[in-house]
Amino acid sequence: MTTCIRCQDCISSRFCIPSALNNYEINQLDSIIIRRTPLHRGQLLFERGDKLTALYAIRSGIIKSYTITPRGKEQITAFYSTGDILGFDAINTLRYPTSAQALDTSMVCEIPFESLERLSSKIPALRRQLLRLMSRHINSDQENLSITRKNAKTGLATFIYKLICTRAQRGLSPTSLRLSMSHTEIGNYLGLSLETISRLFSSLQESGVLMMEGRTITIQDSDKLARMSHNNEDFW
Amino acid sequence: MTTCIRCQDCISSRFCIPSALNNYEINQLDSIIIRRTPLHRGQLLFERGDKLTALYAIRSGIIKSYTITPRGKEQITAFYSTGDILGFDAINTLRYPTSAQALDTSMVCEIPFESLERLSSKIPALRRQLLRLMSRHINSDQENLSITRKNAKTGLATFIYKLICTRAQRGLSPTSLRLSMSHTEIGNYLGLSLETISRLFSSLQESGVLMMEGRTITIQDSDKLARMSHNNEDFW
DNA sequence: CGGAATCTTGATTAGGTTCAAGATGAGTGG
DNA sequence: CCACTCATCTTGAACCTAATCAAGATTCCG
Repeated sequence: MTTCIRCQDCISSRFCIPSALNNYEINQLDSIIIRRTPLHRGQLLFERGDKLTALYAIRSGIIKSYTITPRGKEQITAFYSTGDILGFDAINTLRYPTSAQALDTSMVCEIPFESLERLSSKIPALRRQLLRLMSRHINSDQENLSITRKNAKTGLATFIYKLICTRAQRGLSPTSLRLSMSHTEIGNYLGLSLETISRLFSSLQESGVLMMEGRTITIQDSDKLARMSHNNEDFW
Repeated sequence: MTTCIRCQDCISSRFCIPSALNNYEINQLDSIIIRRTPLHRGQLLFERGDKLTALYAIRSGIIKSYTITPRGKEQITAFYSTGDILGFDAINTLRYPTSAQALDTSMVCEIPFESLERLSSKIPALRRQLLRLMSRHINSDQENLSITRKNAKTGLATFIYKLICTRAQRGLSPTSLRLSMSHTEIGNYLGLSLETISRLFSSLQESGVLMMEGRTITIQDSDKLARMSHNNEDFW
């Protein structure tokens, strides 16, 4: 049963904590991890304000993390997928500062934080790896920040391009992709309105960069997409 | 000579790494730290692409970190001040992803990364503290992200309010503040043009929130400033 | 098949950028 | 100490991008 897969057999282990550990160490890590039953679309992994009990490694699926503004509006801070770790942002205050919700059926490994700390005191490579993964998290937050400073077109292009690149790294198709998030959610994340997202997708289709069928995207000109995401020029 | 101040005697130690350590542990930390001569306005602490050799703790002054876009434009990612640690974002790739430049005369403690890792293998509290500080860094990156999604007025109000709050925590005046950064730099950081920053400051003065004399700001109605930074309402 | 959610497209509006020109301020050398 | 210069800041006017408002179309799902 895939719910009980071990780190050794997990395809995403090479993007996850085990990537820096030897077999013996992976076994030890494996023994503290709790395999959860799949999360279904809409289910919460944790809520803002909950006490930090565990970090969560995503095996498959996609999770959004978000806060609610004083005005009651949802504010999406990140989309996490295979190999990503949730919960680093909770270590400071020992409470999760954001809520986490599955956008699709998702398999998640629960890594009890105390056990992890205990284990990391015995395994130098694990200590180093935790720092590395948190640093990577900071890197990607900074990249996200720079997306919001671009214009709308470039922002969406970057968003799609990064999704595609991540998938390619994971050995998935670099040309085809089913979005798990709505236009509302993409817009919320990028700081744009859902109408703008819709218009931009139309525009991307017209310019032959991609095709859409419902939420399924097929990339037709990934070079152009890459250039659009790196530049602010008028490619459209 | 203040250049050689020890952690024990450093006023900012309670916001810095030592805050979680006992005296014996602080001594050990102290022994690996290199006190540098002051950085002067405009001097670089490190440049994007340099190998990670050390983390840097800011004792006083202010440092901006930034990248250069493919278009050759500076992109400011953060302003660091007393108690902040620079370099966490370099642990992932072992190279600094941003450059760091002093905006004012700044005192900085250099913490060689290898020594720090070695020391942290012996001191559990130090391990925990490093995770905590990196987590705090992630928290503040996420707050910054949410600033950019606000409107310009709220964004600048939040920027000033946070500067003031940080100063208050450090025991400095909560009503008076000399900005070390230009309008161009503030605008760059907030994703706004320098003209907009200038207009917003004028507007803040007219509405009696603060007064400006050159780059020196005096807060006149900090409640209003706080409300403006938390809300999107029309307070102006 | 029906109802709700999501997406598309158009028209209008608003917030912030850009361009432009003058004012203020800080630093430098006589 | 003053005059000169360069950088920074201020303010106005025109423009532009993306938000908002509105109304249909499509898709999803029970």
